[in-house]
Amino acid sequence: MSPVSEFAERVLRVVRRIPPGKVATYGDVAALAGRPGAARAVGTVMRRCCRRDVPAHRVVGAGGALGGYGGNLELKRACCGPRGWFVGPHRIRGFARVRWTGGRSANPAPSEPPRRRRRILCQCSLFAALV
DNA sequence: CGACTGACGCGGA
DNA sequence: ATCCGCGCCAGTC
Repeated sequence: MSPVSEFAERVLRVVRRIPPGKVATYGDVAALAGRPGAARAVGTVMRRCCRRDVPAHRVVGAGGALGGYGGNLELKRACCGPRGWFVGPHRIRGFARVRWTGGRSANPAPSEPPRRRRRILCQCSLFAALV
């Protein structure tokens, strides 16, 4: 099963490495996955991915934009909203600060309030309580 | 194999 | 700041 291409797998692994309270852009993820410029392809992988260990909500657009999310923007905001880092009307607040570019664990994520998980409703909503 | 699609990125108007 | 178009790459038809 999982006829997942190596590229996709690499992307998933990268996204999994994004520390709580941090975000990475599609472009960065693509680069970290070894395919600079494949930001769009990353989006494709994300959309298709349904794994709970892949914090897709931490992947944002360039410059701190939220990104498409297939219209589930409010959902994404909810995922990141609670506290940790903040989401402005249409942009991640302090994007430069919470941006994660693959830094070798040199990013002390701002204390993240532990949250209980809820039932898995969909690939995205399940992160609503995880940040 | 070719064409279309899209959770993207960037420069220009 | 907003809108538009082109280029990008992998996935799907």
